[in-house]
Amino acid sequence: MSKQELAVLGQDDADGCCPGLLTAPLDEAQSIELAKVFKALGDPIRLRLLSMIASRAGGEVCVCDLTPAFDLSQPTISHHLKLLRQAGLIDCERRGTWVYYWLLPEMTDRLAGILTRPAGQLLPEPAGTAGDA
Amino acid sequence: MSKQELAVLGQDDADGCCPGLLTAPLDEAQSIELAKVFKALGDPIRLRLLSMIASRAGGEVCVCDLTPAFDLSQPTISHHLKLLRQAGLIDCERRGTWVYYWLLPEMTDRLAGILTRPAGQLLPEPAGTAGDA
DNA sequence: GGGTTGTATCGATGTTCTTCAATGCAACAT
DNA sequence: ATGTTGCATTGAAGAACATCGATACAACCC
Repeated sequence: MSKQELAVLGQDDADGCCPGLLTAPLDEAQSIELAKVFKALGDPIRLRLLSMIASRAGGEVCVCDLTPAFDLSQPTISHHLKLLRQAGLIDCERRGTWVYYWLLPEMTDRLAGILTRPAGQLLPEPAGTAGDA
Repeated sequence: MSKQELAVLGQDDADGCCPGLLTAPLDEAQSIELAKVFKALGDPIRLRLLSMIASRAGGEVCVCDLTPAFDLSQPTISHHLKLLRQAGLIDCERRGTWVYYWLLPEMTDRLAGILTRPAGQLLPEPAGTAGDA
């Protein structure tokens, strides 16, 4: 119950590090892999689970602390945790009776990099758009 | 700001700027708003559309350049563009016969910030996890 | 005006997702 | 061994989504 199939986005570094979403058109295979991760983040319950796990001081959270924080059944929480794990965002380990989850910061770092545009690449913003006013 | 209904995530700055996903548990309302944006990114077609728009030199793309790049019907592409626009990721304007889309970097910047953990906050990584090996 | 082209909207359809109750499995307690 | 507790898996029901063809609307051309 540990290392998942998170081969996701592994080839980015081979290209020279972080081709990014904003600098060049994504090819089809990359977009499929990346969409899986964003889809995992595209649910309010999973976002709250992830933030509860990531912001935990000790770096890990017992499922027994997560489940009662929601108005959902235990199998539903377990299902959402599984999706986050399959996306490579978290991992878990059983220790005795309890199972502990923790963040895999590699993935969130990679997403942050993908969403960050290179300095100096400011868009011309054709029409009356979002400057800052 | 612009002309959309992107009240999304607007209250973050009021709290002091970017509480982040990784530093404190997200409250329910924030998670719902944020999930809408990530859900918009959770589809390969929309990711490719966004990257084609964002990486365009002039800063904007004509729909007539986007549609033929996919093996999908024109209404389907139009639908995906609408979802990206409703998420606050892009905006558009009609100029004569054609419609042009461009990136709203405020939203991608905000997502990048949300996924970036404060420097120095390194997790203990309790067990033998997915380092690389 | 009438015809043509570019894009958005509408309805319908098949697929995927969220959720639950029921059940299974692992570890502990007695 | 037997019962109990914590968590995962299974199977099913309803909601949400992606996609299409048909159609509507906007702007241009003649």
